[in-house]
Amino acid sequence: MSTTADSYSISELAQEFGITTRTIRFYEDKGLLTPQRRGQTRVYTPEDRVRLKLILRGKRLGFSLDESREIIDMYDPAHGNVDQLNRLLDRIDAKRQQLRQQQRDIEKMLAQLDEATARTEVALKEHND
Amino acid sequence: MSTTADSYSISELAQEFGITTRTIRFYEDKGLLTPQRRGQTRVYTPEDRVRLKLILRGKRLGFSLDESREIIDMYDPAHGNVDQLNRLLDRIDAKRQQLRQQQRDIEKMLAQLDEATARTEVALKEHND
DNA sequence: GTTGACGTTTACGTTAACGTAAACGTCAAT
DNA sequence: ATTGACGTTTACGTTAACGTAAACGTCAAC
Repeated sequence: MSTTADSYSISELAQEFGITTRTIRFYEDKGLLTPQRRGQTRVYTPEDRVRLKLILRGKRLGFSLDESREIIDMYDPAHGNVDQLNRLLDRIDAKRQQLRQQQRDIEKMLAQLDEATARTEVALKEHND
Repeated sequence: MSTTADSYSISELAQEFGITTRTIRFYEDKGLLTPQRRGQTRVYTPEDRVRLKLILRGKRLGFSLDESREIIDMYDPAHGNVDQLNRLLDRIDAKRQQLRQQQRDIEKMLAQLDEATARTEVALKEHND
């Protein structure tokens, strides 16, 4: 008895991730998802679900759908000649650099927020006079 | 002899940050920057430059201009009554949560990229047969 | 005196990522 | 047999964040 469902409806996914079915269909339109069909109805596999998860993760990081697609494609079976594989390695590295930059940006912003909190708390204390 | 300029032209800032003057004027239109004028020409102070820096940092993290504005406003002199200050603390905390989520997302993506690199290198080795 | 580099305003155009609505099919429940 | 929950397609609308172009002013340089 496994706890992993092996298929999902569009509304199940929509609810789980807090998005609309319109959004999911839109992602399909853009080629980010390719669910199967039971008749006319879309049926999503666990792999589809993972891809959706990756897309939304990208979104939270401010990635465009094209960027998310690129990242997802990086993960799947490496296809192509030596030249293409090397270019892939370069693109992966570029993304790594970008993510590291984001890490630095977050650190600075968090520090900034700490200062903001401190200032605000001071202002609050001054209200007690 | 200080190395800190005390004013910048619009094209200086544009070049330094790799954006267009159109973008800078757009930010002003949206109320994110309020440079002074020498006649009709915009003159930017170091503070303006910092604000611009913060905006672009936000951009790299996928923040909208409104979100960046909010963050910037969090930093400046706390104005308002106790109620407003408390709501400010809440908003600061919410941003902190969001940034922490982004940190987690980045960690996972970096791990994913490491896997991708490994897979690709394997595929490259297999080309040497 | 005109060319070039820089600045300005005004305004229409563009792209991404959906929202929203219409019009319809399907199937279980009342 | 109709209501309701779910699914579908098609298509027009919307917002953010600029790009692009036109039309103009200013000032130093040739």
